Amino acid sequence: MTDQSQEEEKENPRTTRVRQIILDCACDLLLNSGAGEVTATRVAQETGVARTTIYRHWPDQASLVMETIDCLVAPHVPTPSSGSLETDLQNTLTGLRGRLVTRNVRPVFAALVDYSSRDKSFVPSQQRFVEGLIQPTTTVLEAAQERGELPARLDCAVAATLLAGPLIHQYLVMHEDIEDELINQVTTQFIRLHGTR
Amino acid sequence: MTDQSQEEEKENPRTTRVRQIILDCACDLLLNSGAGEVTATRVAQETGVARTTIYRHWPDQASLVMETIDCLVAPHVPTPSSGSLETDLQNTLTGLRGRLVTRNVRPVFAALVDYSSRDKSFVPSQQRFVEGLIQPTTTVLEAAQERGELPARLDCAVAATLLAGPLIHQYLVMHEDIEDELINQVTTQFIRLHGTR
Amino acid sequence: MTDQSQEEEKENPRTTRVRQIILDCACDLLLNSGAGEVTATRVAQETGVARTTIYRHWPDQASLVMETIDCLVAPHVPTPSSGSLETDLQNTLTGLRGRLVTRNVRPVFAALVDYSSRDKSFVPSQQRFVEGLIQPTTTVLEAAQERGELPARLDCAVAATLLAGPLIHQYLVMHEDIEDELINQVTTQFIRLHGTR
Amino acid sequence: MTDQSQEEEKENPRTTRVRQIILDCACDLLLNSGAGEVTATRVAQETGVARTTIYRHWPDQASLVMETIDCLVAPHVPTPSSGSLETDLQNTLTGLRGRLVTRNVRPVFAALVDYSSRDKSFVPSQQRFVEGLIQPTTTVLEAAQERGELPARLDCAVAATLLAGPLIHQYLVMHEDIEDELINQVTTQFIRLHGTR
DNA sequence: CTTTAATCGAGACGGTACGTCGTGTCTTAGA
DNA sequence: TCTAAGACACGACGTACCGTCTCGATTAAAG
Repeated sequence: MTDQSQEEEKENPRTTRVRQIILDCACDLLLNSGAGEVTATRVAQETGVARTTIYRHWPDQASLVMETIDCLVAPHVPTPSSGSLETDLQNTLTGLRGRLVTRNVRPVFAALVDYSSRDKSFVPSQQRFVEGLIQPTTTVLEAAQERGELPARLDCAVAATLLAGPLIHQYLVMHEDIEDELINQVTTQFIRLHGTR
Repeated sequence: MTDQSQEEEKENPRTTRVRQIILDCACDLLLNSGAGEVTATRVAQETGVARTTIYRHWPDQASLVMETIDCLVAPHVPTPSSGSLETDLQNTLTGLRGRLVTRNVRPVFAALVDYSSRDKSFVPSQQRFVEGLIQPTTTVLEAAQERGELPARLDCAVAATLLAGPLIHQYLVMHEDIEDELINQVTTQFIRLHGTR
Repeated sequence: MTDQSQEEEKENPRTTRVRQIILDCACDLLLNSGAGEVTATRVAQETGVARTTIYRHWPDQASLVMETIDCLVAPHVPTPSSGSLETDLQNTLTGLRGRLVTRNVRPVFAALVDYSSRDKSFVPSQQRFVEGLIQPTTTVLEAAQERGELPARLDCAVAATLLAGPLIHQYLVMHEDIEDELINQVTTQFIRLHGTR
Repeated sequence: MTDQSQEEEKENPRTTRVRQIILDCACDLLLNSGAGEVTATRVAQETGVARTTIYRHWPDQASLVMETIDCLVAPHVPTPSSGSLETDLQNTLTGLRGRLVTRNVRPVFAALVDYSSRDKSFVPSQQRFVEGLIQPTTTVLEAAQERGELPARLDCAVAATLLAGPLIHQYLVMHEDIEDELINQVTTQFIRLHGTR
C-alpha cells in the first residue's frame, strides 16, 4: 500500500527533482568530461542549481561522485544461451568488450581507481562496478555448471576472472583494443581445460 | 669516448641534485600519500626547495607527476630459470604478486589511470609502467619458446596478457588479494594448452 | 522615502563590514608604509581577511589602491570667514599647509602620480584629490567675489592655482617646507593685483 | 695632468660600453614606458645584456633608476634676454611649458615621487631635477635684479617658486594643460608687485 | 703573443606577490 | 521548508620579477 512511500520517507518532490537534475548532470560530466569535472561548481554552472544546494544533498565532492558512479553500474542483461558453452562464452566476452566501449567505461573506472586510492570506502563501489561488468560471464558459467558442462567443483568467480580478466586488463589497464584473437584464445584455453565435453 | 657525455650536456651538478631531491620527494608522496599530494606546494614544503624552482624544471603538475611515475617503472629483474616452464611461470607470477604489493603499485596505477583519463599523453606512460610489471613474464615465455617448450608461432605478448592479466585484474581492478590458487589455475591452464611437453 | 535605500541595494552587513576593514587597513598602509605596501597579500596578513576575499571586491591591486585613495580625499571643511579677504586667504593657505603635513599627503600623492603615470584612468582620481586640497581656497575666493571684494570676471579656479600652486609645488614637488614668508608673498601679491579694496 | 684618468681609474672599455648601453635603454624605458618598466629583467631583454651584468653595476633596481633619472636632469639652456623683464619671464615660462611637454617630464617625475616616497635618499635627486626645470626662471630673475629691475632684497628662489610653481602644479600635479592665460596672469601679477619699472 | 685576470652570458635558486580557481561553511532573502 | 545567491576562509595553481649565487666563455691587458 504505502510500500514505496515508506522507503522514501515522503520526500519533498522538489527535492527529488533537484537531486535528479544534479545526478543526471554529474553522470553526463563523468562520462563525457571525466571525473575531474564532476565538481560542485561545474554541476552548478551546468544545471543552474546553486552550488549550496548540491552541498545540502552531498556533504562533499566525493560522495556526489560515489553516488554518480553507482548510477552507472551496469545492470545485468541476461544473454540468451546458445546451448554451447564455447559459443556462449564467445558471445559474453564479445558483449563485455562492446559494453566497455559503448558504456564509456574508462572515465568511470578512472574515477573509481582515483577515489579508491585515497579513500578505501570507495573500494566496494569499485568492486560492485567491475562485478557488474563481469556478471554476465559468471552467469554463463553457472548455467553451464548447472547443465553439467563444467565440473561442480569449479569456482565460477575465479573462472570468470580467468576469462574476463585478460580483457579488462587489456582495455582498462593497458589502454589497448581487445582483438578477436584474444577472446578466442581465452575461450579456447578455458574450454580445453575445464570443458567436460 | 665522449659520445655519451655529450647527451647529458654537462648539467650543473647542483641542478641535478635539486631535481633529484624533488623527484625523490615526489616519488615518496606518490607512493605514500597518493597522487593528489604530488603538488608543487607540497613538494616545496617537504623538501625546502622553492616552489618556483619546481616550476622551472616542470612546466606544470602533470609533467612532474609524469616523470615521477616514470621513475617508478619497475626495472627488469631477470629471474633465474629453473628449467621447467611451469615452475618458471609459477615463480614469475608469484614474483609479480610480490612486486604489486611491496612496490605499492596501487597509488601509482591510480595516478596513471587518473591522468590518462584526462590527458591521453599519459597513456604511453601507463603502458610502459604496466609492461614493466609484466616484462618478466614475457621474458620467461620467450626463453621457453627459444628452448622449444612453446610453439614458435605463439605471440608471447598475448600469452603474457593471458597469464598476468588475471592477476593484475584481481589486484588492481578488483582490489582483492591474489590467491595461490589463481596463480596455479592460470599457469596450469596455460601449460596444458600450449606446453609442448 | 526608500529612494536612497534602493541605491545601496541593501548590501549584506557582513560584506560592508569586511569591505570597511579592508579599506581601513589599506588607508593605514598607504599613509604609513607607502603605496607599495598596499597589496592584497599585505592587507590580508594585516586584517586576517582572506586574500581571495579582497579580490572578490576589487579585481586587482590598482582598483583597491584607487578606492583607498578616494577614501582619503580631504572633505571640505568650511573655514569661518574673518570678513577680510587677506586674512581669509592667510588662514586658508595656512590651513592647507597644515593639512598637507598632518594628513600625510605625500605618500598618497606619490601613489597617485605613480599609478597615473601608467594608467590614465587614475588621472581623475589625482585631480579629485588635489582639488580636495585646494577647495577651501576656491571657496574663500568665491565668497569674496560674492561680496564684491574680487572682480566678477575673475576665474576663481585659476586664481586658486596661483595661490595654492606655489605651496603645493614647494611641498609636494620640491619636498621642502612651506615658510610663512611664502604664504605672505603669495597672498599679498594676489590681493594687490586683484583686490578691489 | 692625469686629472680625468684619476677619476675614471682607467675603467675597462667593455665595462663603459655595457654601462652606457644599459643606461640608454633605461632612459628610453623610463621616458616611453614609465618607471615601472625600468627593470633589470626588462632592460636585459631589450639590450641583450645579461641580467646579472646589470646587477654587477647597480646593486638594485632603485639605484639604476636613480642614475637613469640623473641622466635626464635638464641641462641649463640660457635664454637670450630681450631687455624687458616681462617679456623675459613670458619667454622663460613658455619655455618651461615647452620643456615639460617635449622632455616627457611626467614619467620621470612620477618615478622620482614614487621612489622618494619610499626612500628619502631620492629626495635630493627629485629636487635637483625640478630645480633643473626652474633654473632658467631663476637666472632671468637674477639678471633682472642685477640690472636693477628687481629689488635687491628679493629672494630669487622664492620668486621663482611663485612664478614656476603654478605652472608645475598645473601640469604635473593637476595633470592639466598650461593655458597661455595662466602664464600671463602669473607674470603680470609678479611684475606689478615687484617690478621697479 | 701568449697568459692571466677582469668581466660577461647564462641560468639555477630562494623569495614574494600576483590573479585565478575550486572547496566546504556560513548567512540572508525569497518562493 | 527548501532553494537561490553569494560572501568567506582556505589552499593550490601557474606567472612574473627580484636579488643572489655559481659556472664557463670572452675579452683585455700585462708579461
